[in-house]
Amino acid sequence: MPATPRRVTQRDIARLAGVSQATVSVVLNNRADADVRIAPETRDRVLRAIAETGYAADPVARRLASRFNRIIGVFTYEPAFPSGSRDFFHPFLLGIEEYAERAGCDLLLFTSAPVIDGRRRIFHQDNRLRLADGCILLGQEIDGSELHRLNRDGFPYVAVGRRDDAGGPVPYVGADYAAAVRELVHLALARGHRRLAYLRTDITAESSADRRRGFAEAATAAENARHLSTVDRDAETILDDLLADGTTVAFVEDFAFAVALELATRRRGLTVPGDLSILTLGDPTVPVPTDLAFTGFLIPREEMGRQSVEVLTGVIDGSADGVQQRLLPCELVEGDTLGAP
Amino acid sequence: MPATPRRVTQRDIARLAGVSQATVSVVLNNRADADVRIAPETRDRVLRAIAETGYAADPVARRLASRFNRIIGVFTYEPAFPSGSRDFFHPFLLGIEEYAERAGCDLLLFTSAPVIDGRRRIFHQDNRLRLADGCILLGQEIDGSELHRLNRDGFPYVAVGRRDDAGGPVPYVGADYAAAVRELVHLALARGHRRLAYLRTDITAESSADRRRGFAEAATAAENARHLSTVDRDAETILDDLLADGTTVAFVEDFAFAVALELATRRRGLTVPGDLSILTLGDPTVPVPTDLAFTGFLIPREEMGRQSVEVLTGVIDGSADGVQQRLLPCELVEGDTLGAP
DNA sequence: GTCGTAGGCTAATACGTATTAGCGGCTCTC
DNA sequence: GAGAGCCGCTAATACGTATTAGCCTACGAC
Repeated sequence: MPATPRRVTQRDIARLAGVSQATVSVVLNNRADADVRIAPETRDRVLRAIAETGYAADPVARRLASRFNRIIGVFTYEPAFPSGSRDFFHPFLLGIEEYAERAGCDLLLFTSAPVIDGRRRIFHQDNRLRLADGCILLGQEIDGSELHRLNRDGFPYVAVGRRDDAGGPVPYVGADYAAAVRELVHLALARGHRRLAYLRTDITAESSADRRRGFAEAATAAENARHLSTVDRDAETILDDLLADGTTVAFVEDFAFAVALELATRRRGLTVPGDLSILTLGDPTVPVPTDLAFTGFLIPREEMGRQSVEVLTGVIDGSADGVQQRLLPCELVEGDTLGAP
Repeated sequence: MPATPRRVTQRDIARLAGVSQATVSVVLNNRADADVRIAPETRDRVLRAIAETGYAADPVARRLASRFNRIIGVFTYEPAFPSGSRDFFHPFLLGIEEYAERAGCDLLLFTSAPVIDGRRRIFHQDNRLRLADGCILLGQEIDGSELHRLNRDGFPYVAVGRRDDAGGPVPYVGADYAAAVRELVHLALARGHRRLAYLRTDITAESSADRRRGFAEAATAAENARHLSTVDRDAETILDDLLADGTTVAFVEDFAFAVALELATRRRGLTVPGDLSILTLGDPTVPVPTDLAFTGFLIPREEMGRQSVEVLTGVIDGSADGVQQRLLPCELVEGDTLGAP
């Protein structure tokens, strides 16, 4: 078997066209500066040689020499498998891919990042971040120390989802959970609800904190607004708790728990929303089997993906000034699970 | 705003440790050859300097100097949007990502490839193929001329799905549709069916050709085995056709058409599989609304993804010899739509 | 004392491109 | 006819790493 023929380089083109390698580079990059000029017929000779050989510049060498590569790195924090969490990323990736295509960028998925102490790490011996011009961070919980490092190194990046400062403000494109939850609370109050409960998970990420803040801010007008943790408790006992307290509407962080709660309510001969209103705080990331249209809101995941690429490309080419932080509105879903108390 | 601090290079490490850049490189690559030896204490000094600075090698420079990059390119032929076809790729990507992670490779999605004449092109002015060590081709119809070019250039690649020769044999990991369809035909014959019909689409890809070949090969034992095109015809007229001819079992290429055909049958007061057996030739790529469990087979998409990476890495590092062509078996689905004639 | 040898390291170069200083020749000006 | 200015191009260098030929020292053998 013959060794792979050495690939065509600018030197080869130069030889063919009877010019220097520098000239080839200049022609390729269409430089029309005043300080480097190429006669039309020379340019033609070069272009003809390029066409003949099917030459295409080596993107690696190009990147080494100049600054940019038109590659956007995508780093997914949670391990992509089992496939449940893969679906979590899917809508984001859809948006990311769409905008990347429009922007003429390739996407580099950092699947090689090793899992250390149960989570993926960007920074490790032999990290390959610099293959990309910048990078998009996906994941519910993102390690603050890695954000610190990114900030320190001045590496362009954008987080999908709001992030607290980490050695400086963090550029992000997130969803405005606080506003969405506030709206839901106002809706419930308008319907006459006065005794509310917020059913929380043990997630400490900003996304959850924002929802809780939104609830706390808007629920001041209520007669009673409690936080209940659903961790290690089943729907039955939570339901007992709610009924005992006269709660008429539950704001449920975990979509699957909302489904379970509705089921428990029905099993007890009660109805939703007749006896209890149940609101969800974002569409589920994994398919949850239910026929019910829950009242709640939708997270604009695709749009977050799109805009994260938009922001990142702006940061990379320097056209964006200041730290970019965007919160996109969530879309309210009317649904069937909010009634009168 | 201060310009980004120049990144740490091997030269910096060398200065810190009081050695030459070459020594740093040698230490980094853990070379224990006889012709390059480093004293333990020198090695330690270097490693300490690396740890202090958090140095990580620039993958771009590394790629330029040596040969490999541990990047696997992924090229999706059909435009990824609208999202229908995106879902088509999802199971493949799942498998690809899984194996790439295991192999310590990153994935590069060539989203920048331009669409020319309605389809994406690998080769174009400024193609960026060489960013990757090799590449995986996804798509129902892959342009033969591009395969030619890949073969000619000796660029490592693997197609997902069997491909006809293109200036030489094409490495692939496909599904054995011919065998799966043959099995289905045998199943039908064993049940007593003698008048079969194959309902084809207008797809000319190898995947469809293989199914048709499988049908033709196994159906020789039948009394009557016809091919019918479903293009531009609705389920009603096709059903007329089938019944008029005494056909008792239909092999349907297009899953959605199978659903429509079943519906049409039922509407006419007939039953499946009582009056007509309907077999599908692969699980649908887009979600099709039906409660029915069709008899047919499953395409091992995830496994195809996994093995394509396995094959490709073998080709790249030279451990695979000869052209790699693999056909994976499909899993038969018993289902409820095959009965006695 | 001379030669051989092995260990430990470095200088030099290659990879393929982008960039820039500057060279030689020409025309124009007065 | 000498300087100024422009045109068209090239030589040289940088980017950060991997590789290899070979240098220097020390040590042992005879």
